[in-house]
Amino acid sequence: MPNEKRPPFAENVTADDVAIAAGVSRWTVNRAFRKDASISPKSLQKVMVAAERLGYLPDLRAASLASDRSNLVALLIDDFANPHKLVMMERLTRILRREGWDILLVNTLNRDDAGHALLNASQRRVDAVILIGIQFDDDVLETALQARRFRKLIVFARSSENPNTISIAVDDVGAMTELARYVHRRGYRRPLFLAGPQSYSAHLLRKETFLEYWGKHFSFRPESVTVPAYDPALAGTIVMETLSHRGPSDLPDVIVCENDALAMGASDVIRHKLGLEIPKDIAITGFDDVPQADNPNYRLTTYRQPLTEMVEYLVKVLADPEERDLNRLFTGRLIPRHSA
Amino acid sequence: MPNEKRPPFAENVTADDVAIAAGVSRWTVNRAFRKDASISPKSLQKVMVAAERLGYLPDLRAASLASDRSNLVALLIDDFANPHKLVMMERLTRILRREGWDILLVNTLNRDDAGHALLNASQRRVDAVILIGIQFDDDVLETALQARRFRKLIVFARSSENPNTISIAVDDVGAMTELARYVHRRGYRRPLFLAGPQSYSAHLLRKETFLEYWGKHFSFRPESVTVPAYDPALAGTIVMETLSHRGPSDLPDVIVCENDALAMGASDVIRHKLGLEIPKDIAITGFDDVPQADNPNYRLTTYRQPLTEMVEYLVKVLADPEERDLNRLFTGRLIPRHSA
DNA sequence: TCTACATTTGCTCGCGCGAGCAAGAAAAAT
DNA sequence: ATTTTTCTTGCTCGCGCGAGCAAATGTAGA
Repeated sequence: MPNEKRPPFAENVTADDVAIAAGVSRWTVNRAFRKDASISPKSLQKVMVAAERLGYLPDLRAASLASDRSNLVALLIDDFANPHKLVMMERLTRILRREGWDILLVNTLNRDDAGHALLNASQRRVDAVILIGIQFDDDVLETALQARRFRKLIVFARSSENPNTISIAVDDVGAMTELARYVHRRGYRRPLFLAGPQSYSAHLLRKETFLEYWGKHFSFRPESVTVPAYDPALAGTIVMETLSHRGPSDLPDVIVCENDALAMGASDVIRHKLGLEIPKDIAITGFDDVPQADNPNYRLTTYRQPLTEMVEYLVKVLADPEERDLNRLFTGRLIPRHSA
Repeated sequence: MPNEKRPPFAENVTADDVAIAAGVSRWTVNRAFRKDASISPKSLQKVMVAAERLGYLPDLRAASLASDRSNLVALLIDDFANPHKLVMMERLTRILRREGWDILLVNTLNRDDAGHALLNASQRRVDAVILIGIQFDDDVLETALQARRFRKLIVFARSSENPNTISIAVDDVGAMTELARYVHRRGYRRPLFLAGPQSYSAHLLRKETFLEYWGKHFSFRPESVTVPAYDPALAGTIVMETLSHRGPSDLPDVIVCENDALAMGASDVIRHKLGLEIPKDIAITGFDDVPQADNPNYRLTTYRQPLTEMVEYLVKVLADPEERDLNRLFTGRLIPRHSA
């Protein structure tokens, strides 16, 4: 072998180059980089030394093309105003990467765009699509499933009744029942439910659970208000519109919110615009336990989803070759803080 | 042509299938999906009709492999505690997608992991890598550039003096000078600078600019404190440690923060733990203008980076074939609010 | 109508790797 | 030592597409 001195990390080093340098065949080189392949320790060593020296790394596009597994998942997200998304992304990216999955991030602009986003992802032949968002109603899921170029469609952090999707979510009924019971026991009697956009039926789960609980125990259905986006500022505006013209006796004594984003928006206007005190004048509960919920401005009583556990389950789902029912609901934990 | 009735969106429809259905060659089919290719309107029409019927979409892995352009960029992010990241991601994902770029999202866990993350991305043969984070010091950039399997290394929202990277950032010196002048003119005289982790020299720019401005006008160098992460809670802790044992006359009259995340953390402890009023007792300024800066709890005087403009420039950089100096600094806008 | 030129189409070859098989080497059993 | 079994290696072929050229088709001018 001549004492060739090529620069380290030259452009476009291919398995053939490494094969020549290591004195083995091209296939042995590729095998060295696959953990399932059978290769002798000696060849592995030789290949790795040569690869290191030449700066070789397998081309995952080619590997994917040849094997029809991309180790890529698409992450479709549509709601960047909700701080909870940042938490979910952090958890997902960290754990999926640890397990060898790469993530294609797609910002789904709006409901009509969801289909395009899906097709977009399918052109990269992703192995799975993870949906985190609010605009993925049944129609969207249906078109998504028709363009089946990916094996799995996972709806994360939302329950879905579509039989062809895998839903990994918190048990909304259980969670909201726990919250309702908490609010009940703390002595609140005039609740207002603040709901998010109700684009499909699963979104109604928290609201319905709460209203039914209350109906059962007090034989009246509490008032509820809908915010057309999970946007704190917008939630504030809506709450303001709803409450600003009421006398003190007409005000709710607790606002139960579908999530923390809404709760924080409500909290802001209650304190700063209506000049009321939380929880003395009006109490507030949220859902998700975003980092800001613990902030001294909010001290939000909320419900924490077991995100890590859910993502750990997600990676199992991704690895699962079988076609069976993989839906799963998780139980989280009520986090009592100052706001209620 | 037989009246074959295959199900729409069958699995693995390839260009050959469409070619047969449309009565053209395989290459004409692929050409129909490339906007630069020359193809007659008639064939285009035929191909598109057949493709639509069969549910065909080109395989971007194969296209990438054959053309050596992936239309993929890797987005390396390391700091999910800062809400500004969410804003940047929203802007980047939206605009890049509009321009036909897909995004590989990589969570860079820590400084040592940055190299791995880079190699990870390079295995997908991304066309460019965008770095948004704090842990990308010169060493990391250097190793990144050695493993040059991507054409461009873009440091976004941070200036970088590395000659081989493209830096798209706000003009920190100009911005901080404007902020310093504002603080100066508003009559504050005992500033404290709250800095983030100083992993490499560009991070010192805002701090140094402020301290020098003050030194020039008042011939003393203001006090400064360092927070080891851009984490609001941690910033609060550090501010608390620094100020809690001081008498009123020893307190700063303004805290100038390197960014909003730090400013919000500082604001929280000043109001809720020290029981002081903002801006009466202590004023605060931030940097970035995150959505929460406008929140009634903060009303933060801050500096808004022209993010959209910066991302629009980024897409131009991505499309630019030339090898020339593409670094650019942008000028933002001071947003005066209540906090200072 | 014929030539000159532009546009469109088809084709060969290769991008870098993996599946799966056959040949070869090594280990275990007889 | 010989046979059997197991492990390792090399190989053919194909994944789906694009570069770039050659052939075919179309268009304009004389």
